[in-house]
Amino acid sequence: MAEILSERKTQIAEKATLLFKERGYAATSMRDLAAAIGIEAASLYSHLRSKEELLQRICFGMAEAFFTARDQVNSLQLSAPIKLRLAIEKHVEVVTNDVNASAVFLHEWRHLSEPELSIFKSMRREYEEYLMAILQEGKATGQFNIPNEKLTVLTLLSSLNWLYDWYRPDGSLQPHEIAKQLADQVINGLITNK
Amino acid sequence: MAEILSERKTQIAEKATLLFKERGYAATSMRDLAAAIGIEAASLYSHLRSKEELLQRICFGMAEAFFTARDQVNSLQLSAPIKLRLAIEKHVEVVTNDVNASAVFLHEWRHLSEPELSIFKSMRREYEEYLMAILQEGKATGQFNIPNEKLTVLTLLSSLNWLYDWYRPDGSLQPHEIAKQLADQVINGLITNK
DNA sequence: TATACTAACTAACAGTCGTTAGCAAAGATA
DNA sequence: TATCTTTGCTAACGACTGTTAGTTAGTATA
Repeated sequence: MAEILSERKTQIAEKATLLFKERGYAATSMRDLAAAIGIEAASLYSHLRSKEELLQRICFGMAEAFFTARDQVNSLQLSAPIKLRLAIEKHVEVVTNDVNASAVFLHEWRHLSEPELSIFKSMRREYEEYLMAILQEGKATGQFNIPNEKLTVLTLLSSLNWLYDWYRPDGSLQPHEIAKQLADQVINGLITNK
Repeated sequence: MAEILSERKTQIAEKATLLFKERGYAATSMRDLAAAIGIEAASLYSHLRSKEELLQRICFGMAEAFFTARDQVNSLQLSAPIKLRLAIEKHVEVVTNDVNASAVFLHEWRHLSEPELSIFKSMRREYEEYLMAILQEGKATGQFNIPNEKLTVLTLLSSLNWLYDWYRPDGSLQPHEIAKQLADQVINGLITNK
């Protein structure tokens, strides 16, 4: 699926991700991007077909990473609490692995046009349902105390997603430690008897 | 502080808030806004000085609302757990009271220019510190079990802020019920002995 | 009735947008 | 050596941007 990119193509993709995160997709012009790299705007089109192609790569690249994480989690036979811990761990890994792309994935997807927009939205829903299923499983077995799993899954996802905003690769907390503390915080509020 | 707005001014402000939320500030043109109201773009300037003025009103209007909530909470002598519950309650009230403005407040503030941008950022920091102080108080008295209060305050805030994304005024959950369930979920994971 | 204010209009400004055409130099391949 | 591909350039396209100037009809005030 993922093709090998030339050095220049990689550089463009990374700079675009950074600028889209910092200024937003709509407020970043192709001239801004070109200047950040040190070439002319028109020269970008030797490497890509359109501005939106850049956004598509970022959004669907992240979606793919989240799906891979999900498949890894689902390939194992685990109890709901352990599975939730692993899901959090994997999710944190994906976000911290590229905070810039995570920010764009979270906030700029609405600038996709059809049919990509609809595809993207349904992928997001699918991922939500994967987490929801873990919560429901734990609820069914009596291991989780959840009055409203929709609310729980959404607050869980917001906590996980907001990571891009404050995680620093050179900070004191490693992704694994963040995942553990996040999981503790969520699960100790969920488990019936502790 | 808040001035009385004519009917037209109110209509412009509300439509702008909605469009800024749906399309983003940068991707919403003054012609879009004018068309949504049914007048010409130039006519907007009979009611406002610039496009950014609209964004400023939304961002600082919300900031003001959050500060009012904070002052109400801080005016009472309460234990940390009860104070946190009240802070959550008040925060949820502010967000649910205007989800469109909340969305713009959260995502579009970076399009403010200086000096408003710096002022805005410091106000956000101040509000974060208000919540942080509650958590630290509860930690100091041994009522809260918090390994890392920075992480806790940021996940709390993300859960609270993401509300704008899924709260529906005509939905089944009332703001008060949402606040209670959110608080239960957070606090039952925090209290040392329950 | 004369005056001033309000809120709309048309027309236009200078600048920016994404993108394309056409061209040139360099390197790889035959 | 001749040809093809890659990657950059300059110039320009039509559309769109926020905003201003100047005007007009209607309403409120003196």
